[in-house]
Amino acid sequence: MSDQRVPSDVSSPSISADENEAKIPSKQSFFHKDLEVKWQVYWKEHNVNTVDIQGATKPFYNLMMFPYPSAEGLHVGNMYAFTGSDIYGRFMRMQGYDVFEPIGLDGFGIHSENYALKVGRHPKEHAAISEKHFYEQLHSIGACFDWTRTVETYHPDYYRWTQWVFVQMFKHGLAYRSTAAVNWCNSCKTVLSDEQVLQEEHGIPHAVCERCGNKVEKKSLEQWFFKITAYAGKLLDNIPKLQWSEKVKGAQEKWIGRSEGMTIRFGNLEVFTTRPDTLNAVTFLATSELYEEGSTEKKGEFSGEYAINPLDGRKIPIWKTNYVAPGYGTGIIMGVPAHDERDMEFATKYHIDIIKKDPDPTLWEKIAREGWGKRVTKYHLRDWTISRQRYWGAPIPMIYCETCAKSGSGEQSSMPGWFTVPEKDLPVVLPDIDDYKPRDDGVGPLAKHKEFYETVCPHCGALAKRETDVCDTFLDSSWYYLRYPSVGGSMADQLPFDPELTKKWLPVAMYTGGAEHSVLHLMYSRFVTMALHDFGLLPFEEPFLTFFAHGLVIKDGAKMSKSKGNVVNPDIYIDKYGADALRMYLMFMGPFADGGDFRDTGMEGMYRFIGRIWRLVVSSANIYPEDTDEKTHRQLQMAIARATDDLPKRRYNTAIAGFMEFVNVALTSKKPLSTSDAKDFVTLIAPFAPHIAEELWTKLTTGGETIPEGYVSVHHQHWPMYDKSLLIDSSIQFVIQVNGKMRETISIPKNDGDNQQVIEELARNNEKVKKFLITGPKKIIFIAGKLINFVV
RNA sequence: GCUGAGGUGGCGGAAUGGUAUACGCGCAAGUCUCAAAAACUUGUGGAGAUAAUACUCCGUGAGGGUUCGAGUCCCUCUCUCAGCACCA
Repeated sequence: MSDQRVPSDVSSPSISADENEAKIPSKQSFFHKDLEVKWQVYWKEHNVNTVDIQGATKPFYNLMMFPYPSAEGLHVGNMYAFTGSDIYGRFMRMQGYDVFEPIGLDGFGIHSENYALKVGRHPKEHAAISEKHFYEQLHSIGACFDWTRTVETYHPDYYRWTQWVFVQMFKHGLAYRSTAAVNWCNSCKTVLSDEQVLQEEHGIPHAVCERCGNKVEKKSLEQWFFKITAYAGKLLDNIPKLQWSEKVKGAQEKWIGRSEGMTIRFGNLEVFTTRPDTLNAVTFLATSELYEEGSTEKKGEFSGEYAINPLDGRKIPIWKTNYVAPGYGTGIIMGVPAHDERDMEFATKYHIDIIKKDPDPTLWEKIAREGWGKRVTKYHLRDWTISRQRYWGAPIPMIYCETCAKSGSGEQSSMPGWFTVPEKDLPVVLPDIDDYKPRDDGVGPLAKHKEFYETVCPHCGALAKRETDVCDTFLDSSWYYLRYPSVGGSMADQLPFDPELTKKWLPVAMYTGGAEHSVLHLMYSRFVTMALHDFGLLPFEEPFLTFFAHGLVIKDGAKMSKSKGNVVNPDIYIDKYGADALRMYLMFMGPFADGGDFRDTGMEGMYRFIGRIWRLVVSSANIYPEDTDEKTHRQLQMAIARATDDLPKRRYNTAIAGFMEFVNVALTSKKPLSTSDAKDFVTLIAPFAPHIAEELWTKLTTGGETIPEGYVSVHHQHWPMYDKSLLIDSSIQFVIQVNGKMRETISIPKNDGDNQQVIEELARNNEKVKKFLITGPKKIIFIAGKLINFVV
């Protein structure tokens, strides 16, 4: 490829097939694998993607949700997400920002453990294998990750600080123990949080485990909880300040679920209602004694007792029902058939009175004044169950001392006997054990290991017992973004996050991830950040200023699933077509926010396009740098303008379409690209196709086969500027409409675009238009530079 | 049921209220070749009509409306996808 000649006609292949085949071991005129290996090694060795974490002047923290290794490797959906995030980071870097784009693995927790159990490996062994494979894959897509600062949640130097977070929560009264009816998955043999229980099947509520799909039962167990409900109001009130999509914000609002209402006493029973204004139409009270989850039919029985309506002294029958949810409000409601469909359905079925009276808004005030009830704010949000009766997680760093419990002493007065593990003793290391499989007796595997749980009380020195449950994975991932900037720093061993670096880099400027985490990870992270802020440990309340939810990749119109056998393994495509082609194709499928449909034929098309880019630029390298083609140059300006506009909005698909239009025009031109145009174009595609862009950049800037000392990567170039004046052609296609219908376009000089007289004259005399203007126009609409519309 | 996003060629998808279907895939014909593949070139919404790539009409889920002009704005309906659901 070193002795390039000027092709007499660029539109025909510039390299003959024979020459091509003799030199290149692939059907493409370059070998993508060689390029990828070459540049990935170069970038790593020359720290091209490592940011100066201390000295950066324009920090930009670009983060993609880290993956959890719950399978053999990453699937194409992960690649999609990482590529979309990476293009944004690269674009911001080319805008002059110091972009920090870290990566890690959320390898602790049920997801990974279940997979390890399934394939019959010890979770720890599986973690080592998956770490290697996942990181290889993450390298292979050529993202600009800073590989000097990774986080793996299962390494003691990370989970030490996860435990530290737990300790802070306890010290500030936000962690407590409670016996509660919790969600229990009998297949995973553990407790699940409300957020990890899915409601499945059309219309029929059916509680199933998020991970294994097994039916979830209610079980009474003593658990550790985080008091996230203490932050319900703040979590809700901050939502309008977030630059997140309405969809995700709406999901959180709904999940927190604030309702303003009143509790009203009917004798010794108390109800909760959001409609105290309908107190005048109450005809029965309904309790939750017969509650059945998932029942579609309303059932109940009369208790034989009555209550008195404080408003009018009427006797109100009390019914036991199956449709009132316990655990929300007071578990008792006032039945108002006239104003509530469900109450109406129930009242009709059991022939209960129906009083039709208009709601009376003054009742809010009256009820409070008379002392019948009081205003309350309720939230749907429940406290976060942290305990997991499993092996593969961070041990909860708590110690229970029987001696102290008896004497009533404890770190928190409300919880005698309980003490946090002293910070100097962290981490509580997860021991290597063989009987790591989950048990069905409500305790975790660690509860069978004396050598683990036997310890001494930090308070009185007596023999004490460690907590043997481990933390929910979502605790691991609720603070990881705080850790990245500090990894490998001088304070990494002393603090979870360096205050100076935290101030410099956080909150995260751009967070990208799946919308499925709307109420899970994103809510927990906000809560933990808020709590740490209130403990005086963070200068901000919200962890992610901007969150962008990417779409889902489907395959040939159907959701990818193992049972259908249509899961796309990205490795095969990277091997066959190259990382650049895969990146470009994934981004071309549709808007990044919407996801796309993966098709092999589309992949082929992108592979061809990469080849066209190569031919175009290589045939132009270092020849006639002054030579250019007006039309091509103009098309390039349009492509730059479009991409500059599309990238911040993540409309990568249309940006790529612009590149294609440019290449199409450039390849039909008789002249090669000028060197400066070629450089602009290569810079433009660099965020999308980093390897080939770098290779082409060396050809354009050094001309040689070796990379010279002091070489500046294409990825450190500034995003190209464009000439606005060239976006408009010297002539414009002016549209002539009759009654709003397009009848003709005429080409006129740009300068005449706003001259109505000239255009009207041309239009009236146009043969095609004339015949529609037999009756003179009643009205003429003229839009300068665009169109003229005759209304007849 | 509630909330949110949608419905555009054979397919994925483009269109600040102003030329609907950019770009890509697929398909067809052609160039090259002994041949094939690859690559390249041209064509490609539907119906009608024609010697003609002249021309006419219809077309963005359905029906109304606003407007000189609607895929885009408003109303009614319908279907799809995602999330949430006896939360009183």
